[in-house]
Amino acid sequence: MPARPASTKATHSHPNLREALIDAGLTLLASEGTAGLTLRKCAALAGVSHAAPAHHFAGLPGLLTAIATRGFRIFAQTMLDDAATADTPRARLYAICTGYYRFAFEHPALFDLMFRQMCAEPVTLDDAELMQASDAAYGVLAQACAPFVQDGQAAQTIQFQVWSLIHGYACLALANKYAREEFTKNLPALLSLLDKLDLKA
Amino acid sequence: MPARPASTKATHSHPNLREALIDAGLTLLASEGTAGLTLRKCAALAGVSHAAPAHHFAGLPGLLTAIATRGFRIFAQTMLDDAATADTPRARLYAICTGYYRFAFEHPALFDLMFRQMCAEPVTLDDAELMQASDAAYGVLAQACAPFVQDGQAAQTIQFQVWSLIHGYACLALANKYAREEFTKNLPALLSLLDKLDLKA
DNA sequence: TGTACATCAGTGAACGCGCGTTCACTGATGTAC
DNA sequence: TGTACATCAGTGAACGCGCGTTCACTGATGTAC
Repeated sequence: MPARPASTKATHSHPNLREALIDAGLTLLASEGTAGLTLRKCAALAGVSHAAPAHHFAGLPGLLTAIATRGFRIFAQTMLDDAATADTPRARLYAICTGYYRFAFEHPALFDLMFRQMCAEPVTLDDAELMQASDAAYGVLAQACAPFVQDGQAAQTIQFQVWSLIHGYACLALANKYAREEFTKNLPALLSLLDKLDLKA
Repeated sequence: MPARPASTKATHSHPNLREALIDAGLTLLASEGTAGLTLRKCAALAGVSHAAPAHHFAGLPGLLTAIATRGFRIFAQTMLDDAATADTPRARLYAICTGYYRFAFEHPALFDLMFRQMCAEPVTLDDAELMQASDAAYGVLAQACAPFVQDGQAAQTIQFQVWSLIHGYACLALANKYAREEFTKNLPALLSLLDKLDLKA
């Protein structure tokens, strides 16, 4: 029994406008970059009036926060996907880093939004959902580092070494937009530094 | 013979307005962040009308390019300053990285501007002066890496490993603005990864 | 030494733009009876 | 099964804002004669 006959004229209420606005935001980020992401454009792309988003988000920061949250979930999944077939701790660490880079490469503006609460902070930093999604993504990386933590060594040290290495490479690749292919090609050379990490005995 | 008596009423022309506008831009970046940097505010801070910058820069991108260029010069000098007293190749490499981090920490919004030609590109990428200043800064880092390049190994590999490591750490520190002190404290732990690089025989 | 003139950096008023936000409204939906 | 009503997501017009840019202007400077 179809709950809503297809012939019925479009309902006034939008089905799940909140998610549709986030989708629109992701599309805008991909097509126009960070500067092209505004409440009005998201509303237009979702097919609603420009005042509609106010009913779902606390202004632009609220929308950006929701988009960043979604971004971190995609990010974690991208790393997990690449690591799915890895059968050794070292292969897994490589795969996680490859996924990290791949995400940045495939979603440059989203990556930028997620990590540039830097100076300007358009995103609500203490949002619970955002923190949870961000922590989960970090957990994926941390877990891949675990087998390389030596007895008596702080786990955070290796996590930050690996994280900084791949994050920096991704940032530099995005900053040099005309040399990105070169960066992609040289990713294995970069990661060869990880060969110097010893597996825990 | 003083060319311009001090008692003379202020001249119509501003002495070196171009540099004054760049100075104003640096001040604005430091006080208000990237979003606070506009032509109008720079002009106001330099004490001229908001239409004045048009005589010195090709619009906002031109001003941003000039500011980024100045930024890369300060950046290179910061690294050189920290490395001045290093007396071994390894100490020098550490010092260059420390200077790299220190610059990012002391000029977060400027660092952001310099490296985020990323997705949005407010800066003129092919400006000759900018390229020269940027290349010079990279040269400082590359030179510090040189003693660690093994025979038959591409110099670029180690350069990118070191560059990515410290750049990523700096970016992450800036992105987590409420944990920056923690990042600063843990910088030596991060750099301990460089101990695994062997000096060229 | 003086006069006329060209140059050009800086002025200030005005323009159009897209932005986020506000607000009275409308109309579809769900619920109480 | 019907009717009345409350709710509330989305509307669309209007607002003020700061932005970059344009443009006729002004007035100090330097130069030609």
